[in-house]
Amino acid sequence: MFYSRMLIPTLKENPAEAEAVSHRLLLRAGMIRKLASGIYNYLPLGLRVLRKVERVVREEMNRAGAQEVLLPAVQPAELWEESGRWQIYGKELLRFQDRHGRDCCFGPTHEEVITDLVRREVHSYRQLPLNLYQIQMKFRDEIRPRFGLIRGREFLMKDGYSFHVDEADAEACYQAMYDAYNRIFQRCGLRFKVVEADSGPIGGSFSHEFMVLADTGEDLLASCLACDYAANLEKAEVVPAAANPGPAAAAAAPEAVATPNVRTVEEVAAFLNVTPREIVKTLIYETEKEPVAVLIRGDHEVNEVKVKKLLGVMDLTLAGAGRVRELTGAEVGFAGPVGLNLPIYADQAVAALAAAVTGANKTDHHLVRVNPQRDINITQVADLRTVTAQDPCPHCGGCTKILRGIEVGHIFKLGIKYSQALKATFLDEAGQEQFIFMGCYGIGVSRIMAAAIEQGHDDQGMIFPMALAPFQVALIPISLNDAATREKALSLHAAMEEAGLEVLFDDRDERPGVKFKDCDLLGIPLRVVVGPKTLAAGNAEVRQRRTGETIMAPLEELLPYLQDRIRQEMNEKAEI
RNA sequence: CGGGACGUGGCGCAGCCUGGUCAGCGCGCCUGCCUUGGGCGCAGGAGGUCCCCGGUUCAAAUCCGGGCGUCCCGACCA
Repeated sequence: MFYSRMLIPTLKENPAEAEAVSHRLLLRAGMIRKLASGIYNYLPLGLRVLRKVERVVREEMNRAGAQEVLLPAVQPAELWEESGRWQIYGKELLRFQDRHGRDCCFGPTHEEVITDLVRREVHSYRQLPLNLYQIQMKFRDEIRPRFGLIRGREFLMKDGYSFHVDEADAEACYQAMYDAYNRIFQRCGLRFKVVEADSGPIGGSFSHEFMVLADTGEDLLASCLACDYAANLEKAEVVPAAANPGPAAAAAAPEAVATPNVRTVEEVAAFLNVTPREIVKTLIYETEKEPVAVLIRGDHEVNEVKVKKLLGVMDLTLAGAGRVRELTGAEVGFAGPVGLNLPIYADQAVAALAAAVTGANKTDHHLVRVNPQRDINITQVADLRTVTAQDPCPHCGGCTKILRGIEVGHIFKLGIKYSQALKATFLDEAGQEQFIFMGCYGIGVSRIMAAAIEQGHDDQGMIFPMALAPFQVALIPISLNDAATREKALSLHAAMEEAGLEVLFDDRDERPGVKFKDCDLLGIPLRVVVGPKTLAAGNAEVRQRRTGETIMAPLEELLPYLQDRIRQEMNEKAEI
């Protein structure tokens, strides 16, 4: 491929709008351009990378026995009403009407469509199992699109759905997808971690996320240093402290003390000369059902995902100052659980306290010596806080650390949630009608492209693994005006293409420095430079983008050498 | 939707506070010469409704009001 004929509008300077490395470099390398917030054009070079990711995904999905389909991007509202999600999906679902005034949406995911397809076509256990996937643009009207391709509104996703006669078969498929995903991310050269995850609004019983480790990641995960336990922080369980003091023996009754204008945990701790772990935060939440109070120790953070799950609610928002006053009789900062007439959910660490400080439900006052078990009318004690790096691993008790990651894959066991809603059934061997068991498996294809750059770059530009690079080899002639060099370079280029190498021939009338800079920026793994001097000696220079290692290869050995390197690097895995 | 920042040739920015030769700089682009191993040099040139609408004023990129858009920090997710 001739560089001069491709649209590769590289930028010398960083675009002001890009913060994240991958976003910056994708723009600078001329791979993407923004059309609107969270919506991007893929230029030729960017599309090549995207196609490489797709290719890996396709090969592994097919190998695992899945079949590719292509479902519509635009979906009728009826299906979503049938599953109940037209109501609950919220503003993220892009809704519109066609010319007849029929409600439609742009698909953010395809459970309804695929289930509808399968319920029409599958009627017998003999037709199961079935594993179908597609690679397609999704649209989710994200609250805040961010970091270029990492959180776009329109993005390329591989979504797969499997259908089974029973749970055991669904589980086997889940495992097969788990394995396929591991292979996919390995082949993409990513350093990643598989974590236990919350299944979220897509629903289902349990799930795993595949996280690419990166400091810029939006997700936090807890990872055990000793065993292979890892979980999304939203999900990571807290093991209750071993010793539970229970009701303290004959401690004195709670007492109100004046704490004028002392609201935050830090202020209370300083004012009363206690540590944050002796303080109980009382958080008043509104839900779509009733308001509730959640009790968390002063040095801990609530985990709203856990609270939502416990309460079985979709909406959970901290009550505003006015509501807090209404419900507790005090200003924000002085709410307390003693005598509070709301359902009270206490974190297990709160229940274990013997004498705590809480708000007094009276402005400018707190209670001391509160014994939660004795003094608070607790509705339920549960694990409601977010783990910290100090918490032990729930599996082996080992030490944990908190890491950042970019979610690139998510697999769910759906059970019969959708088959039930959409009445997707089959007849079993006994002629009995049964709901189909389902699984669902997603991969953020465009996100992988960005994640690979987050992990693979230096101050000169991108560093792609061979499997994802837009080209395998860059061929740079030094003095194209020199007829002999020109001729030799052209024939070398032709020979490389003939040999099946993906080569980008920089035939531009530019100085060498410009070509080197662009070549580094684009992240092409191998660079071959030929000039009058090297050619006269019968050599070409080969440089590896990743290591900078440079060798001189005799021209007659060049092709086999390159082919060998490419073969080798295609199979390399990132070190985790 | 809360909090912060921003909007000036294709890109990065200055000018705005203190209205008036301020429409300017660097990069990129075009032409010519020169140069050819890390974004070279010289000369000439093209290109802008200063985000939009309204107001104040003799006069607005600059001050005021209202929109729109973008980015960053928090609640959503591949």
